[in-house]
Amino acid sequence: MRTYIADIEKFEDGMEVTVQGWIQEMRKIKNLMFIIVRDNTGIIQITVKKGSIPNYDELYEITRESVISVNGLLNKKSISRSGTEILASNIEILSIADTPLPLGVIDRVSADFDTRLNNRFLDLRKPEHLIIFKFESQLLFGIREYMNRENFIEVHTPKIVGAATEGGADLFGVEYFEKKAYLNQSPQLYKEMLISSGFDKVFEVGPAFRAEKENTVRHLNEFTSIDMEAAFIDDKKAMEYLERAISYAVNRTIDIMGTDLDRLEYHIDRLEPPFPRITYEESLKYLNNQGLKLSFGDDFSPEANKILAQKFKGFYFITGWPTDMRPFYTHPDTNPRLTKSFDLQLADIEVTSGAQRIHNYRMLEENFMKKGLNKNDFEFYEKAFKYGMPPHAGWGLGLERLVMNLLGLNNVRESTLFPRDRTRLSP
RNA sequence: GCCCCGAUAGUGUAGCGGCCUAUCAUACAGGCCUGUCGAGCCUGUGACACGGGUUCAAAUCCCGUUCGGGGCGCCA
Repeated sequence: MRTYIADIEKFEDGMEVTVQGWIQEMRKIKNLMFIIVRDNTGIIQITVKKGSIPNYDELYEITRESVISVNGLLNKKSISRSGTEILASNIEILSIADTPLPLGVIDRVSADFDTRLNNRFLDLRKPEHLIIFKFESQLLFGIREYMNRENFIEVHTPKIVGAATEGGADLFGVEYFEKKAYLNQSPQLYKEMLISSGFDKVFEVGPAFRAEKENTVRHLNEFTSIDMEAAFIDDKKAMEYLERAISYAVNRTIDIMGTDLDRLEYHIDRLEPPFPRITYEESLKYLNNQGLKLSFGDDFSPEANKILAQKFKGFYFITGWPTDMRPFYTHPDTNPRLTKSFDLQLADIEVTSGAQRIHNYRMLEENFMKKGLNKNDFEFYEKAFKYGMPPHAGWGLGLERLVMNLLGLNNVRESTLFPRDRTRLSP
């Protein structure tokens, strides 16, 4: 039976174990060799003496990153660095790696990010990269757990849609038999329709596509969006759900894998809601006091966001964005120039955008006009507002951006397995 | 879309008109070695993105192409 390398510490000296994994490293001294085997949980030294296994000579010639299955006795009094080794009695070669590797897994030379992405399967063998996705998995599990406890229904809405909706963002066109279709930029309209359906609280985790020709370290053309929408709540309540979901998920993940994260130099702090809040207009005033020249209606440049990040550290909300800066479905505040909207920032990056939504049919129609949208494109959506739509609010959270910033990564592609950006379509 | 920058062995780099038959590291191949742990030592293989031009001479200068990086705009 296979044992994961991390579990070996629980075993007693002299026990028989089987580990399976990749040959990370070999040190060969003619009649003796040391093989460092790696699996998804760790590494261990395998000690092989000539004569101790039948296929010694064959194994002596094997290449790094080949896959083997090792059976042997545990020696916990080894002089190896970890103090533990397996004295192999049988080693089965399962797969032989070609040489040279297009990218060294443990080589003492760096590789360009482009080279790493071109050979992502090898790049992800590095524990410091693998753990980003273990982290993401745990984080998402925590968010799901929180949402479930709050009685949200997880849903799946179409990613192929018929109309280029929402205005603003460019969409990717696709051929859909004899019709023109698009890859959806967000589940926004569908979430809202489900609110009309009486689902009450919905959330979705899925891909979102944006055909924007960006070339930055924080944009992708395909990313994972965690979207939520709930009936009979306002923007304030939506913010509460958000900060609680994130705090719960982060704290839970630290409990589960905090020591692993620390060991690989990812340092992350526990969170305590509520997160600080600042209004758009207050931010504007603050930024102008810091020497910027921003007027009402201006978006915050990366420079502005960095200044705000210094003030707040960690997470903070910017609330009350101007109407002109928000999509047509955003609910206005009592001051019609402002909306009941918010962004959640982590360091200098926006990770969530949310708001209370318009639920009044007439108001929605007016907004199509104001934003220069063709209401015919939205008929399927608008209909859901005509026959009983409760007030509602929600948000969309960018998973890769969240992970990127929590772990202090410098590029959103680092927290994306196979990123799709302006030029990259493979692997 | 705009603006900068870059491309040299598998990987990462040095070189920036003649000293380049191109540096170093790492990887790879071969050899020596019974306890290594960034093992060590010896030997070897391996590269100037592509196409034009300038020049007596181009990895080096100029133009174009392709590919890539970063910033801005915009956004999650």
